[in-house]
Amino acid sequence: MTRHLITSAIPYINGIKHLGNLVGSQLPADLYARYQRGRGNEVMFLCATDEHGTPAELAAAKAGKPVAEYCAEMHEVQAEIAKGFRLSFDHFGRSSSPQNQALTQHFAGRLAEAGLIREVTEKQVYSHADGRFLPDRYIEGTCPNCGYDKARGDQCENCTKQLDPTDLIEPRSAVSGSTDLEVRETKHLYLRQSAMKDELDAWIDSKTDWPLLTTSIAKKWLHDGDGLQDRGITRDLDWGVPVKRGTEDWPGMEGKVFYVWFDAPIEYIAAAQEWVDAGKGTDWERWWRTDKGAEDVRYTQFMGKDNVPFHTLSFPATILGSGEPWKLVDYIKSFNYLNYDGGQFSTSQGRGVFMDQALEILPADYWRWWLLSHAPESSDAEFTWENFQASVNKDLADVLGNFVSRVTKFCRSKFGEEVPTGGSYGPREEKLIADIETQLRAYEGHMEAIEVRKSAAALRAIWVLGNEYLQDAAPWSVFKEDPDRAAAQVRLALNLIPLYAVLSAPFIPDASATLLAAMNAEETDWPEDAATALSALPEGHGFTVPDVLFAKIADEAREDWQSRFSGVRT
RNA sequence: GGGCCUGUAGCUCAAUUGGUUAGAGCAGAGCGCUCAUAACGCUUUGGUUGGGGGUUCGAGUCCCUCCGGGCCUACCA
Repeated sequence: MTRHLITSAIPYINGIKHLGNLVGSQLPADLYARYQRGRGNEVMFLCATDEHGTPAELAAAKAGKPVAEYCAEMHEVQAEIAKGFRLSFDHFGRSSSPQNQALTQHFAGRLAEAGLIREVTEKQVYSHADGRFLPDRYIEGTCPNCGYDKARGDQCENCTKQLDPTDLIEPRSAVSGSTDLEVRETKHLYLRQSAMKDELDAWIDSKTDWPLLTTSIAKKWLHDGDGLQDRGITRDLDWGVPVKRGTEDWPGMEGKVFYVWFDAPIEYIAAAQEWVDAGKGTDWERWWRTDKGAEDVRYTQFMGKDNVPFHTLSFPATILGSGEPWKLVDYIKSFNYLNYDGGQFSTSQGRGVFMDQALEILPADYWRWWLLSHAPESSDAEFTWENFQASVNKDLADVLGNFVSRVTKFCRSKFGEEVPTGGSYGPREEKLIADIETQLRAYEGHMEAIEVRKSAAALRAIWVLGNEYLQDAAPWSVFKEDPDRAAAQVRLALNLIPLYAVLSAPFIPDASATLLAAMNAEETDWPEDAATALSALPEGHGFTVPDVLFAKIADEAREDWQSRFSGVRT
């Protein structure tokens, strides 16, 4: 039995995430976690909210709440929505937890001892009216290059020129609009990633089976220009992990916090501690410390492509630089973006379908199936309502749902609500069993490789086998001449249902549970082989005809949603 | 500007990494079935693989060039 540590990129606390965020990390991570659990492997699936940083402070201020209170509330909101999508986290933590605070400070202390931290004095823009330092992009002004009057301090969105805040003409705070700004000197800590460049480079080189998207982004950062640059890991903010060197104060760093991208990945580890402290387990180190049982753990991370540099470089630099035996990631699965009807999903602009809205419209399984079967693996993908309606109706309602209906209802009308007795299998039945066996192995292969789209296609192909068999066997005709033979055919077809339920559970867990309950299935383990699995329901076994598994999406409903979600969320 | 990814049937995607005649699903057409959520099955029409040039016995795959789409570019996270 393999032990699988699985983490999803932690969603930022600032608001409810859209479907693009979901499909880029949490949902495929959940698919993989459910699959590995299904295979009987031990799984630790962790996620959390990423709570620090300037946007959280500003969102809280806008909501008129203290930032800690805002984050606590939003964490609960996100946790509830995650449950709604059946995201099966073993723990859904918070990067603001005391565990993460201590662990982040610990790592900083270890890195300092290893000589991998240096202090840098730099100039930052301070806003008197806001009472805070402003990140470059929170400063607006007129672009010196093109004259655009809403250029940001990091880049002009109009002419795309890279800028420094001091380049701006008539700079003002993007938060308050105040022009009472001042350039001040401030001291920050930098992680000396450049000193670890060769080590990281060799490590990335060794990962020949990683997605091209993952390694090409890592390579770009390693070799672009002067190579991997040191990264500032502290900020002049109030909300965050206070800068400390282990448990000691850090002279000169008073009032500063660690940069969110330093503490956020560390939360992956802290979440396991939170898991223990929440009473869900007793030993987190066997997942994270290679000297305490984690050397045989396989660690897989899921994320959108924007997160790749931090997971391939900064976080490994933190882990390796500590000199301690922490578990390093084995496989990084990264995703492209999901677009919405011709444009981008956008949290800040409120464009697209958000997780809470999606669940108000349809059950989680509909979304899970469409999103996973269209996961943006090789390139950006696009959500359209037409495609969503067509895919869901065809795959879930027609191919799977209708199969269950036709089998159970036919059985009920001819044999009653129990698995019919008598008859025996012939060549046609043996062929079906062999075909299922072949397709099952293909499905497993794609799931092991985390080929999400291919896995969905393979699963669908297994569903189709049931319809092909029924059409070919035609028990409704056979019944008239040879009821025993029809009984055997129906018995086999009925046995496909619990098998489908088990195999489909990673994609559509609710429908899977419904099917198992309707069939009174006791055997819910992953099938060892098709023949055994397809004899799980014995002759005379009672079942009930389930309600329509997936109602179809009508054209009127689709048109209604199409117009309802055409604007921006207010 | 630089780097990376991408362009294959009307639509969404494959193609064992250079190897027979480029394959699936959806949509379309025809036939069959009547158990079923007007569902299912079979057959079938669609492609000069964005354009052009090159390497090779052989190119969707490698090289050059042009065109389109996207992402990243280190202080948003």
